[in-house]
Amino acid sequence: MHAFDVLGDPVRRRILELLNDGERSAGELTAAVREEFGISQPAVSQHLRVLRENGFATVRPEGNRRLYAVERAPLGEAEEWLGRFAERWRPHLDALETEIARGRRARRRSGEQQ
Amino acid sequence: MHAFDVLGDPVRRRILELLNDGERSAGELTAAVREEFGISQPAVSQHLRVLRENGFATVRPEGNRRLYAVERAPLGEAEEWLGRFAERWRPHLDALETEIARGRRARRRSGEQQ
DNA sequence: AGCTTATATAGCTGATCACTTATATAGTGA
DNA sequence: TCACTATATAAGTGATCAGCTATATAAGCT
Repeated sequence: MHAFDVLGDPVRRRILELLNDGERSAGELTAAVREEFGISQPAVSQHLRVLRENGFATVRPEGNRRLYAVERAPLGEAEEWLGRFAERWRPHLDALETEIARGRRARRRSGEQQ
Repeated sequence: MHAFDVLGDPVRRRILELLNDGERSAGELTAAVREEFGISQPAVSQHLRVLRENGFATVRPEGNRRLYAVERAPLGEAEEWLGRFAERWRPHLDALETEIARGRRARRRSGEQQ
C-alpha cells in the first residue's frame, strides 16, 4: 500500500495527528476518533492495523493496553515526493541556504559571537 | 476531495511528475501513461479532470490541444500537513529560520548592504 | 477459575471509484 | 461543408475498501 493511500483516509490522518503529540493507547485513540467520526471500535482498530502494517505506527504492549507511537520514516518519504515540487512553489527554501551562508559571512566579518 | 485522496492514485501521481518538467498536452500525457499503466485514453482524461477540479492542474487551450500545467498550491498544503511531523524527523529545518534571523541581525549591525 | 476490561479479527455489506466502450464536442485543413 | 485529429463526457461494471455486528484473544482482578 502506497504512503498516499494510507494518508488518503481522514480517520488515519487524525490518528497520526493525535500520535504526533506522543504515545496513545488504542483506547484513547478510539475514544477521540469515535467522538469525531462516529465510527465503531473495530473500525478504529482496523485503521490502526493499516497504520501498523504500512509502517506508519508502532505498538508496544503495556499491561492490558497497547500503546501506539507514530513512525516518521514513511511520512518523510511522502514529504520527499512532494519536495520534488517544492523547489518551485517555495523558492525561498532554496534561498535559505544562501541566507545561511551570507549570515555566516556577515557574522565572521562583524565578529559577532553566539 | 482531500489532497491526499487525489494523490492516492498512482496514475495521478505520475501525471503530476510529468507536469513537473513543464507543460504537457493531454495527448502527450495520455501516451506516457498508457505506456506505463496500460489504460485507455478516457481513463487518463478522467484523471486529468480530477486534477483540474481539485486545483492540482490548470489547462490552457492551444489550437487543437489542451496544455496542462501543474498547480503547486494544493501540493503545498499537503506538504504543510506533513510538515507538522517534519519538525521531529528534520529538526534542522527549524534551525534554518533561526539562522536567517541571526544572519539579518548580523548584517544590520555590520552595515552590510544588498 | 471466573469476570471484566482492552483490543483485535472474522465475515458480511454498501458505497465509492477507476476502468471500459461508445459517443459527443471542438478545432484544423482540404 | 466534410473528414480528421484531439480531447472530453456518458453510462455501465467490477473491485476495493471502510464500515458494521459478532466474536476471539489476552491481561488484570477477585
